[in-house]
Amino acid sequence: MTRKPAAQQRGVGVGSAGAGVMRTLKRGAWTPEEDELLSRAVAKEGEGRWRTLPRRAGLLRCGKSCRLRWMNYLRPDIKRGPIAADEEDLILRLHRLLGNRWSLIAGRLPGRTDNEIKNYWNSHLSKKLIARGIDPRTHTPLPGAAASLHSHRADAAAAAAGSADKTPPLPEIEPRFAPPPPAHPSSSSGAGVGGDFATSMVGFGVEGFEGFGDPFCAPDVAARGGFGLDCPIVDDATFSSFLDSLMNEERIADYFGDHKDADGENDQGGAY
DNA sequence: AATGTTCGCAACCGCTTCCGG
DNA sequence: GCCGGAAGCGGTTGCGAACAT
Repeated sequence: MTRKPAAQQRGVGVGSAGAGVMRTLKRGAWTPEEDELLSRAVAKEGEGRWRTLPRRAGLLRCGKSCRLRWMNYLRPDIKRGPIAADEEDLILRLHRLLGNRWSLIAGRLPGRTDNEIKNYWNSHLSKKLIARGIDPRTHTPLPGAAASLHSHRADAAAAAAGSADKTPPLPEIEPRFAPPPPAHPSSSSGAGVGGDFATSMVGFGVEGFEGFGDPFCAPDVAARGGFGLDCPIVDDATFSSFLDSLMNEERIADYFGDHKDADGENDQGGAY
């Protein structure tokens, strides 16, 4: 789809950004001028101190908005354009492993942002899985597997309803492997994975991680707001090599049924 | 051509976690 | 250990373009 310039998206509203900052904080789509101001400010002072950055940059935006704009749009290393087949494949694998931990998934896809991956998942991949009779949340066969496609609004609503209490019901079919449940209700970041996750690794071709507890408690992960900090045992290299193995590990590929259709997409052998 | 619907994505919101005092 | 501010995350919404009728 031909996308309009971002600055033309969303109505540019001015106003209520909450008590205390209601004055004249601008909201809505960013203008090229604002982008320029923000880019210059970050180039000059670096990322961080988002709270005070907009004032120093001469922007009538809240720091949160500035940070989001920079992270999701202005950063020079952002890769734009369609998600490639191998990227999609990796997203599927990582989501199966990690669940909706978009920032963590994005961390394995250079140039892609968590927001982009989240959007892509919600608008493409989840529907693709549903169409194949797979529950996109658990990566297990849907009960009845009566794939029905509705608008993404309906999908979002259904997903929201399904996870409203943040304690999704156990799937009727015991999953061979399922993403770890959130450690905390509604916890978005830093949700610990813990023992269940470690257990899940067993039989997954990564038994070496068994006994590490949470295999992904690497400092860099924590630094990115990743998993819990209870067990910083596995270092960055180990964590990275494990995730890298997702793309190469034959056993994992077997597990996921890494057989491609003629169109390059995975067929449903195994799971996809 | 007009109208309605679907889609894609940027941005906002509320919450959690981190961190320094 | 406690508290408050800052940063980061995932869920959700709003809006215009594309598509269908």
